[in-house]
Amino acid sequence: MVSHKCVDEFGYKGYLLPANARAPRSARKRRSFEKEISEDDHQMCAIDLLATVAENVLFGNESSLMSIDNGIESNCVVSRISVKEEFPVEEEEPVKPVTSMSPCGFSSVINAKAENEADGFSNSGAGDSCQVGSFGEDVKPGVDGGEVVLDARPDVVVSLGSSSRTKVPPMGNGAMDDVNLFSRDDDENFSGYICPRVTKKPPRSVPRIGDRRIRKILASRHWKGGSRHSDAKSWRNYHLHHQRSYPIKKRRHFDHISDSFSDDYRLRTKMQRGSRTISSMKGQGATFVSSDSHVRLRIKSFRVPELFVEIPETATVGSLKRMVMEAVSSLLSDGHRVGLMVQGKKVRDDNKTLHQTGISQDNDHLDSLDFSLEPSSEKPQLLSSNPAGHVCEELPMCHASDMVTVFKSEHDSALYPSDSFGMKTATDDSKVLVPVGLTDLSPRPPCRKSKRSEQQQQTAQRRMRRPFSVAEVEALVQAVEKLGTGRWRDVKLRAFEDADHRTYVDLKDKWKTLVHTAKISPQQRRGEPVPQELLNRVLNAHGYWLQQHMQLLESTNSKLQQETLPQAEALLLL
DNA sequence: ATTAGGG
DNA sequence: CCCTAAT
Repeated sequence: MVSHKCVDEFGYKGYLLPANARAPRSARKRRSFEKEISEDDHQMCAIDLLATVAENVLFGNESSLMSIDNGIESNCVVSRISVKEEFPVEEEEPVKPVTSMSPCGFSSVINAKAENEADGFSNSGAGDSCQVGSFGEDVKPGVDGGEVVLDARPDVVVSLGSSSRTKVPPMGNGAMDDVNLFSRDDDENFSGYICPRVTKKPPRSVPRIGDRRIRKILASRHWKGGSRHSDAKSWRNYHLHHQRSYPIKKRRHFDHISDSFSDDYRLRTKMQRGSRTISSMKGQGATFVSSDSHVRLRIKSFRVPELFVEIPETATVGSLKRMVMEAVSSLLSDGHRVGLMVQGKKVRDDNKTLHQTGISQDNDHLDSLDFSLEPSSEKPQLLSSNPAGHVCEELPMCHASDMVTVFKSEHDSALYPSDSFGMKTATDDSKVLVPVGLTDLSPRPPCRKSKRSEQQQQTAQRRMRRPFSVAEVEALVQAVEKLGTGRWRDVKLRAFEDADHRTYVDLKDKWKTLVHTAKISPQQRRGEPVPQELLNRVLNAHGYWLQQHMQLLESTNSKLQQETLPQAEALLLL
């Protein structure tokens, strides 16, 4: 039964009972208030995973802008590799005048990766071409200068089945059923970089991922779950978690989602004195004057976040590899753009030449550049009320000259709750396996029936977490004060009309947690603190409306009795 | 489609 | 947040 306590504790001043106020649904068993999402402060120990975004395609086709000096096979996806960017000295077609780093540099590389994923990843039946375990070590010690570390933060957990009873099918049959891949970076940890869709996307042929129609199908409890989940639903879980963990996972068929990949990747690089070409641009006009001097950059490695792998002993090595592969390939898939910082300043103008930007072989003090991978789809924005949010711009970037700083900034960032990330050496981080080429064994539904729905299931994902701001809470409280609880649709219309990402269910849920928050001690609260004043109003309103509902219930009850009693008497008389 | 509540 | 039951 509903407790009357609150009624006694709070006054009703200022509240008006709308004529249409509804009585609470029959007294459902009311459990203790929802437990605040309690995510441990999972640590995010990044592991150095040498990523081979290799692919000839990626690193330059004919012109081969970059060369992978690790001798990586093209079909390798992950492995510590070193990529060296070199500008041909006397090649045919000097790769266009190199005017901008982003367009013809890493950016294209990374994006190209997605385009060739099919070829590069699934085509690698000869997975052995990619050696595992080479990461962590400098492949080419001799090469000094530019080193770039791609550092991805998402804390991913790969869980392959688990329970002892689960029997993992022999590898090679593609029946990877018991797989879980989820992110430990659940809930709280995404807070800083939520990126609600700002601009409406053009009509899409497929329901957007945020669509409840799709999400509905998905299980929920597994998001936070760990290895304990296994068995039959594992396949689905895998995909769920997978999607969750990697919002950037390629969604070629389903358009992008507003979710941004909150975790950025970083690139550390060092400028290297380049070789001067024999004015290959000669005669092409003054425009290219600055292009005859080349800058060499070398991507030493890509850092990938730690991958936790939990897998039953009975699972096959192949299945394990596959999982890691999936995770990594997703990371590298797409949805990112490259950011560039020169001497601490972000370079936004893609049309500037390197020289104009200060990236010059003659610039001695410019010994480092900062690259970052950022969500490319949208301008991040914290709230609808903060249209000008430029979270992206604030993404911490790594600086080649100061690893400590790098780690520190990461450490300090709310984005990275981990307290140990980055402190590990590359070698330490390398404990995670490096998958071999992706064969045709990617996890599949036990039986494919309705391709369509299944496709949707695969791409559907949990909505990103979007903590309510104080302003939003304020609006919510005000609306509830006015409208009461139980009229969430009205609340939505009244106070969150323009906040597409706030459904009335969200508001209802938020109110629920607000009430809970208000009842617990400040020490137990988490997240952005809500002003006590607001919480007081929450309790007040909650108490008031609860009381109203109670009264309404009683009145209806008495009415019922008045109607029922006579009938009962009449029945007795018969 | 909404609402209430449990997970 | 998600999901379901009940409206």
